[in-house]
Amino acid sequence: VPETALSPKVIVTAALELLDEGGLHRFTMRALAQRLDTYPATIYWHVGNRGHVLSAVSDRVLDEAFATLPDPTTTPWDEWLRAFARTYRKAMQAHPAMATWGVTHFDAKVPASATLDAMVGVLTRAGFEGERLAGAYNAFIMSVVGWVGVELIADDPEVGSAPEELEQALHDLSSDEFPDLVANMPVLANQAMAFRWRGGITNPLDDGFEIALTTWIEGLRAQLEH
Amino acid sequence: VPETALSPKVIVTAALELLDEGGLHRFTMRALAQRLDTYPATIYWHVGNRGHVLSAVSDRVLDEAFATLPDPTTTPWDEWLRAFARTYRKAMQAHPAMATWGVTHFDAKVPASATLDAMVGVLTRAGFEGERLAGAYNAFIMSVVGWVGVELIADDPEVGSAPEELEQALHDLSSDEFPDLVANMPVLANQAMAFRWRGGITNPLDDGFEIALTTWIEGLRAQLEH
DNA sequence: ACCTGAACACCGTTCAAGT
DNA sequence: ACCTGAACACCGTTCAAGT
Repeated sequence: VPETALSPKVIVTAALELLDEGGLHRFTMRALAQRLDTYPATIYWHVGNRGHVLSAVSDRVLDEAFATLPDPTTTPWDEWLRAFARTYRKAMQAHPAMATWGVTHFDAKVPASATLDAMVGVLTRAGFEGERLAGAYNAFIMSVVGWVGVELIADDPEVGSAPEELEQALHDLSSDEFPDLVANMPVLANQAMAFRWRGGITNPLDDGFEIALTTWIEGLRAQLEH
Repeated sequence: VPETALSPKVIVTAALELLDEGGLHRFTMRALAQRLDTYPATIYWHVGNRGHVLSAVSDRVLDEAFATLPDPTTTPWDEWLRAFARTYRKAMQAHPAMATWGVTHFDAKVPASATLDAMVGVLTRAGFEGERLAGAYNAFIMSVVGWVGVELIADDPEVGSAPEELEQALHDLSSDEFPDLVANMPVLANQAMAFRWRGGITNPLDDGFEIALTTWIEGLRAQLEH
């Protein structure tokens, strides 16, 4: 029995706990209500629908994570972008359900975020202007959000083959048909997209992320000097 | 009344039509059964569960799309990668539901794909080896799949604000609080992640995609000469 | 203003039974 | 082998009614 009235704040907190425990898949309004010792309708009264709750959780997680970002006006642009990307990934690793929510719903909200203002400022100071600025912004942030979203794909036993099966199938690949895959399988197995049998939650691609990050930064740098 | 027995093939065809018309959200086993003039249980008998159907649809779409790719052994690596990315995006634009399915379930299946073998081969010939090869592969394909997935986020009226509301909110942004956002709003509005009020299905980011593509390619090239 | 309890209109999936 | 019809165990969401 709750002592005080429910609030969006405590709802978001409970929702985040539920998401961390069971993932997006097990996050239901009924389970959330039960955890808060109320009824689904009560949650609807406070925060609208399921999408609004998830959106609010996402805001909370990102706001907290980005609070630690360095000063965008005094940090070199490449360093600031690296900090942004590592911070985003770390937050998503802590709350993987939010990674797939982000990659699937990040738009469509009022986004007066100081962090995005900072990113635009950083890119401006790096030398991007006008449409090339928008392009660089999208190239970077959509790559980061997308890459991390793919890395943290949830292990879904309902889809595809069992881990052992997939491992075996990779091992049995014909080197006539797939010569380059077979030649490089030691380094691809369980480490490369479409060849992993465990998702990034339990099998993080740390080295891969740093290579991707360098790819994005150096790719932007190359477009600075025209 | 169907004249011949049902087959996975006709199920996948009907599923793709259903997905193109209503998106992932309206793709239900019941609706699929109805379209095929049978019962849900019949579909289960032929192809397992909902995830398997979606996975099979994804395979079909990708196989058909990638059939047009140029010869990986005679095409310069950067050109082949560009062709791959543009082909993937075009296929996902034709079937947007598959973009968010891909970004959310691309792993976890037996992936003996000739196209991925080709990509590994192309990157090898470009000069990548061992772990740097796996890193470059992941950097590129996860960026492409992720970026396109974010671009093609479905317009979901259940989440966030209405388009007009969002547009108004962006217009009313305080230039004290968000100076760089306000200064660049003409070029960001409806064109940049988190500032769009229409998703990439009806509002494609064509220029942005080309900039992102150059970013990935040049970023990889920069890591070739060490 | 805030919460209760029940209901509505769906889902994915399974299963006994038919042919 | 393939299909039918019904059922099970859920969903998100709404609504009249309470306090």
